[in-house]
Amino acid sequence: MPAGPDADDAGCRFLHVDMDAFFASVEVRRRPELRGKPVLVGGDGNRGVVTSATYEARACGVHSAMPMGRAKRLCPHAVVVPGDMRLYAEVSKGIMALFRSITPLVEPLSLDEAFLDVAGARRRLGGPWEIATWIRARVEDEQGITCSVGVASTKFVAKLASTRCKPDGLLVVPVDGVIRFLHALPVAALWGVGVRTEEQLTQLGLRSVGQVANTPLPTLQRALGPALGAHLHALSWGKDQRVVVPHEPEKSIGSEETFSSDVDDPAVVSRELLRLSERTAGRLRSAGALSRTVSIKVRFHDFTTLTRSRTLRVSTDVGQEIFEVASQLYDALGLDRARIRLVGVRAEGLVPTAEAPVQLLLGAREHGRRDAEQAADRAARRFGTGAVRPATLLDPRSVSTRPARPAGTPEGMRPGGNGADRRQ
DNA sequence: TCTGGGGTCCTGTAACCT
DNA sequence: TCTGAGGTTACAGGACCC
Repeated sequence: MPAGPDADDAGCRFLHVDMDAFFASVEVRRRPELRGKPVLVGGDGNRGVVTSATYEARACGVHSAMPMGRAKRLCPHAVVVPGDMRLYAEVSKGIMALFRSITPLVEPLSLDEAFLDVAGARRRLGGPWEIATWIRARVEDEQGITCSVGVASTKFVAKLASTRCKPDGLLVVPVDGVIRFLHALPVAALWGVGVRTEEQLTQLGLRSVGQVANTPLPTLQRALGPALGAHLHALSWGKDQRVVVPHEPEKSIGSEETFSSDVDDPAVVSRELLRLSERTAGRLRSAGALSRTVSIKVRFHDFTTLTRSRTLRVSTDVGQEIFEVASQLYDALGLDRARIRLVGVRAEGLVPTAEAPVQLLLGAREHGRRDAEQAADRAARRFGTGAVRPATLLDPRSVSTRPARPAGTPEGMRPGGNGADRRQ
């Protein structure tokens, strides 16, 4: 597949730009002595996983989402670095701003990747190949990290192309080369095929995208369900009508936390639910959204997971209200000293605060919990996260001595912190 | 080997309404 | 009044993505 200036990029309006080993590359940039070494970013506790690894570490067989313990066994000389989401978000902001200087049609998928529709930029900046080359040079100059770019006539193929040319690569898939490119790939390359679906396809004897393409649609739909079957069949023929959507509103906001060891004390679980409810509500308020449905997640020691949800009569962004529902949902499970590994709280059915109907309650106080929590938000912005919080969440040992976390530092991500103060 | 945390989407079931 | 069909919504679980 040609990738040079002679690549046929006519009709290739979509770019998928993906940073190479993003978190790890940012850490190497911050600490140049790590260059050329295997670096793992992620929680170093007994239950941490790798969130990013340099290519030197990947050479040992390490990949992201791998348990940190296993990664360290595979790569004993690797340097382990805790994540710093605030820094990554900052770098990401700069990169997305660079993309938006090319076209307003930028759709970020996460901190480290985005789709761009460059059809409108051709006259000003040249063809897709030229734009992709320019982006790669600018990202390296400005941010000191490398990225890979896929160029194609659909979003899906552009994404596959960037994956195939990693790291530090550029790949153009011309319109008339799409089928040849796709059909040679393994089924797992298809968007929507994970471990389970790959197993199901293997049972049907389907290992390549070409084989999926040549399987009758009804056969795929019987095996995988109507939606997934149709989706994979379309993708296998390069059919993808999706356009670049610059801003998709969030549909849910939530928080979850794995305990450092399993918990069977209801009081500890309740305190955690309160903390997660407060955190979720704070994020709702800063997003300017109210939630109509509250859901909780409970994962037991054997990894079985339950979810429960309830739809409210009136949408909310108040931590205490979310906590009350979360507690009721948890109590209704009727658990008797079950060994719990993780709890989570999620706010779903989001509506913009400005568009939500106001429920007037007879006898409601003029200044309610919402006002109190908004005041706490203002205090947090001024004095740091955690400056004001429910008394239940205060660690008695730290009431007078523990300094508040600096504003903006994500919990569990502060340098040197291990979250032990709120864990079992 | 032993599995984080943030999400989205799909499916099946049940309840409810017309 | 009863019954069934069909649509909508709520809920639970699972798969997947980064």
